[in-house]
Amino acid sequence: MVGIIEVAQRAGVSTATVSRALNGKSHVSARAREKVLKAAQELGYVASSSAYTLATGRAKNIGVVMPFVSPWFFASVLDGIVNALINRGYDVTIYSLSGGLSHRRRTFEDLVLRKRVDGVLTVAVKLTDSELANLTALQKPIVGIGGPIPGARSLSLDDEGAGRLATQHLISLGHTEIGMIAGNPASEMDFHQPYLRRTGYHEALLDANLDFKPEWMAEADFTVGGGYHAAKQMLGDPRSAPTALFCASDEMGFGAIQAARDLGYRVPQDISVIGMDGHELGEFYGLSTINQRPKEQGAKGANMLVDILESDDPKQLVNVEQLTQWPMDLLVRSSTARRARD
Amino acid sequence: MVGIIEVAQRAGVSTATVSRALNGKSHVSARAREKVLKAAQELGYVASSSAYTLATGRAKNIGVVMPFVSPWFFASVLDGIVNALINRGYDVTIYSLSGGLSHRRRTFEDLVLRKRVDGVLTVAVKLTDSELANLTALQKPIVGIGGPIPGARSLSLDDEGAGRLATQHLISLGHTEIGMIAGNPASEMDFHQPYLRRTGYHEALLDANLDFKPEWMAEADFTVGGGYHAAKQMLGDPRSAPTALFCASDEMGFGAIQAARDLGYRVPQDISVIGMDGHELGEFYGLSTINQRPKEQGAKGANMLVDILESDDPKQLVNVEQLTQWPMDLLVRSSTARRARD
DNA sequence: GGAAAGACTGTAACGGTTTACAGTTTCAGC
DNA sequence: GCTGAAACTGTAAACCGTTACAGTCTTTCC
Repeated sequence: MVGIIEVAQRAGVSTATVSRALNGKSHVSARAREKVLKAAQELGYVASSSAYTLATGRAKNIGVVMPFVSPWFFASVLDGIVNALINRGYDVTIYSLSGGLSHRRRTFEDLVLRKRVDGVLTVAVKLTDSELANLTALQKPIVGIGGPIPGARSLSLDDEGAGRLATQHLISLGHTEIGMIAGNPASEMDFHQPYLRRTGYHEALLDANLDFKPEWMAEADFTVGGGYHAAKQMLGDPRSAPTALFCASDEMGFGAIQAARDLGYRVPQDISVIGMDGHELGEFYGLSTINQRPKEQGAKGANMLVDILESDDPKQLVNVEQLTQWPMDLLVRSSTARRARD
Repeated sequence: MVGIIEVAQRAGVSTATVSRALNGKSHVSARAREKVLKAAQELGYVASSSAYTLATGRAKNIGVVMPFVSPWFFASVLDGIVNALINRGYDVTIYSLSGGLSHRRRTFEDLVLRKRVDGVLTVAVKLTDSELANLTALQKPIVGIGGPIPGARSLSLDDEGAGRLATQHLISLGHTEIGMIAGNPASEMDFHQPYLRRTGYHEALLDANLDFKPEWMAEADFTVGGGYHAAKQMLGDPRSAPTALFCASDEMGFGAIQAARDLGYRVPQDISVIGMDGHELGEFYGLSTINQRPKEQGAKGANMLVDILESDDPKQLVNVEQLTQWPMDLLVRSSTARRARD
């Protein structure tokens, strides 16, 4: 294994000079630098990251904590994060929370204490007070993506506003009987969007003086299957079927459209469906939605974090609470139309 | 920052004893162990991973190299990997290759040389000879998932066989004019499935003595959009439109089904479509496919790698070439049916 | 020509663990 | 009670960089 000592010997200088030449932080004569670069090149030398971390306290690595990794939204955010971070010279290590509570605890302890990471990005996770305390106590900056984190910096869609907007879109099309397929409590433990989106829906109905029936609210998990089953249930009962449906995610929306078709509804003539997130498949199935461009959100969050890390005084910026609103676009496609039934 | 020294002082023993007690590798008296555990607990001590890595040479971290992170297949494999590795006590850091060639080089150099990782998992990447040489020279075990890696251990579907199977399924339904939407050369640079799947398709046609027209082969990228455009082109020409279509990925299959519908075809009455991979949405769109359960594939690959790492003599196992075949299931759903047109 | 400033370089301390080695204690067996 | 082996423990040397500090060499300006 070739280390800095071999390079120093080959270049005929001290290890300090090698380090300086390679990191370019302070004065090194042009001649020395050249010799070092040549020697390093020839030996194929790259500094050991653990030694670097031990010596400097910087890991050049950031931790991403997410409840799941494969659903489209999470994978997209991750994609954005990874790409942004490559350019900034940071690696990313993933911590999935899908392994249960004890794993979750271990994750948070290790994450922070073992100096593995310089900072943490959370994606749609609700941190417990103690988790947050852990993180901030150790001066590790955090930025939350997709869901505000009280007491920390975060970047998030206004989920309540989004729920309201989606519902208002349906109202503006003349619908008065509007159902919603929301997230279920199990998933709400981890992240809070579902609840907020539901609140936005209710508010929009209230504002417009529209009725709300309990049969118009269903809970499901955030998958296509969840949306399908919930929608089939809701739309299958002719006594109470709404004429429009707001789904808390696009995946649910896909399922709902399919369920509607299987029940003989035409979309959007018989029923309007709007989803949420901006799933890439949405375009193909004509699903109206609210686009939140998760990939860009991930990139933005990652850059915010690195900006803090590389500022003159990162410590000072650690404990700041700051919520950055992420803009949303209403994408109107072919799954929503004026009310026509009756 | 609380280190091993503080724990040692508090427990009234040496740091060596603390280390031994905490790692449980050698003899420590019950009394000493208890004192150490208590002290560590009270101080909230967790060993620094960089110091650990420096001292032991183990990073407890494995690198995952993939061309993309968000497409369903990759995200699913990653999900499987992450979950398997949590249980084995390893972290995972992601290296995406989507950043271009110079990034790719840097990635491979850093990956290996900086001792960040104990081993490497590649997902559907073709390694260049020098990349492989780099990795093996440094005694880092690699296992390739989704695509055989010559000279290393890998776990892969028999893509040629899969292409043949999909095509034979269509043939068995009486189809004689069978088109294929394959991957395009750009994506084939990175991974090789596309080529093999295409070969399987050709072989199946040959075996069955069926004609092949160049108009029946289209190239597209692996997205829904790619499949849509290619299918629209191929099916739009009434002189040469096939009666069945084999798509090299499920996403392409979704696009193809949509294109067919937009052209007025009924699926499967007018045209049969079969995809490949086992995308979760496939069930909803009734897409017949070949299921390769990527999540399980990721988990299996991860476990194979850790098995090597934790064997008695990992070094000895590094340079082994070994291809493990991954089983595939043909999932027949509602997008394929007996030929009826004419 | 001399002094001061600045550029450059090297020595050595430091970061926080693990572990080889050596020393001490305990204990079974006689 | 003695002996040898086994169990336990501590000291100190790695692991591999970065960087404070101090020293040397140039250069510049009176």
